[in-house]
Amino acid sequence: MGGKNSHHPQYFPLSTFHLPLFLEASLSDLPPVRVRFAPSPTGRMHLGSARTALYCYLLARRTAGTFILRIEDTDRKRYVEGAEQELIDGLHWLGLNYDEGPDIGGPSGPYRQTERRAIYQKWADKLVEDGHAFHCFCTAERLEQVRQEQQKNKQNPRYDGTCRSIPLSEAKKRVAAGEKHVIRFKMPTEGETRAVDVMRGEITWQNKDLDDTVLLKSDGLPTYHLAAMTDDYEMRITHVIRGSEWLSTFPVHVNVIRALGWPEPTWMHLSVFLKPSGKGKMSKREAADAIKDGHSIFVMDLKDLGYTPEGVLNWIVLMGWGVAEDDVMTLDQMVERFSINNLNPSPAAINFTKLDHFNGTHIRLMSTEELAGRIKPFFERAGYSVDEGILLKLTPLIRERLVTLDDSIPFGGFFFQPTVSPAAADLIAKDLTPAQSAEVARRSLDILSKLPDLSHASAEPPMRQYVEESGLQPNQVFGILRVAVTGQKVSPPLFESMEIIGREKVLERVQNAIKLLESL
RNA sequence: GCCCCCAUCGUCUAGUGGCCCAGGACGGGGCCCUCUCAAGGCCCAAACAGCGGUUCGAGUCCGCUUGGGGGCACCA
Repeated sequence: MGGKNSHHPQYFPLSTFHLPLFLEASLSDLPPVRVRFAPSPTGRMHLGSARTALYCYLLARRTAGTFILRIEDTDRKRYVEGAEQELIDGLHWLGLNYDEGPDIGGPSGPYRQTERRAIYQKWADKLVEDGHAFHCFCTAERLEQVRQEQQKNKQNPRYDGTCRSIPLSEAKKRVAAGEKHVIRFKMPTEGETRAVDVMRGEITWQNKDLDDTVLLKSDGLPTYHLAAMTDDYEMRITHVIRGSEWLSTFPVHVNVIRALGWPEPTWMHLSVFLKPSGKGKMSKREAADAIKDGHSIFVMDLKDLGYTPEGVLNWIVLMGWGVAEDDVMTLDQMVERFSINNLNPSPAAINFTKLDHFNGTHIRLMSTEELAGRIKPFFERAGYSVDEGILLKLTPLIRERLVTLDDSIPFGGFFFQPTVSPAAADLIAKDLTPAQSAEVARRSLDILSKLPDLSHASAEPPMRQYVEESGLQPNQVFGILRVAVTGQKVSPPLFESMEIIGREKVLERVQNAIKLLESL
């Protein structure tokens, strides 16, 4: 079954669904696909990329196919140092392990486009020889001028065709003479182009609306339109999953492929993610606001914030893909259920509240050992030296209180502190005076100190009895003790916490609280 | 401006002509549980953008309108 490289634990949510046997059988009916996630290293890995990669992964595993990572680094101006590594780290963190890629190699490499330039040059030349493309010697300055002119005249900005009619023999001479040039695709000027996107059906363009797109730049590197098509052909990609920003250049791509006589892959263009308001896509400003809010659209930020791969994956998989019920899923369960027929083409607004929900849900689904291992680094990052024994004991106590792994600090940090320093005001129970609160603390100390051991089981009954006899509210008595022992007003359950902290420290902390209250 | 895409509760979505006075999830409201905070259980409010067709029958098919989105580079 899918997810053969998955790091994810095998667990099933409470709402687990049972996969019918006939569905299992149908897995083998789907021919194995070859899909690629092809990001460009021009910035940080965000949610949109992560979802595209996820769907690629799901389709590959679902069909026992191949998932490839390819780096589209042909834009040297926008290249960002470290971006490729962040992409790789992000995929590994999410558990979307690929079968072929720049760092692990594979039979159809290299997997970085800058290492494949000869291949593109070869196919660009073929396009020119066959009359499907031409050398263009226009300067960027002239083109810019033409564009402005066209806009002024309310015309559509497009290439004006100047070099289209230069005879090939003359063009070759100018190229040989070292004249700077690009290679443009010779788009048909009449008729229409039709192509099929599995999510939307057939789309039709009038060829007269299409432009003579640049395929090979003057630096000898290809544009996306040539590079991606060539690599998809050379790497025998069967299904192209990409963002809907490619829809507008879709006709260029199919025309290039058809001119070269290559087989056409199955296409699907994923909708964009909109900002939480649903008005427009995420901008730099919204990204900054999200971070202020404890959220982020960047994958590796989410990791640092304490989100889990399970939570993030579950969240983004449902933005653009719907399941009838049981929407809590592990990666392996997504593989079992995934189908490209259920993809939704409409844009989806990002909803961080839902991420919080899925993250908390997956945290609650983890075994104690698993969760302890996940929160340990967060305690260490916060400066605590972590005692494994205590860690294992506190984990079940804080599990259902966590939204992010980082929430472990406020809920469990005090377990690793030698002392606590409660605020005096917090030690005073609701409707009680400092003196009365001190009395409650003294009586509690008296009860607790008489116990041979201090455990949840031994401490709760006598304390409950005291509450009963005193006529006080449970939360008045337990509240004072909670603040005395944990140093905070909100904590995991009191008696379980005291058991972990230990008799000696508990008594000491209650004594300190009494002193503090008496000094008021 | 031009081209293309999209349109079910606030949000993510199920729905492939009768099973839908539209189902699930998040969020919201209420109740229960309760030593705080949570978690959990039960319940409630909340949508087929509008208008025309097609059909015995339309959320589901077609057209228009409106709204939203993407793109119009020697960027991906």
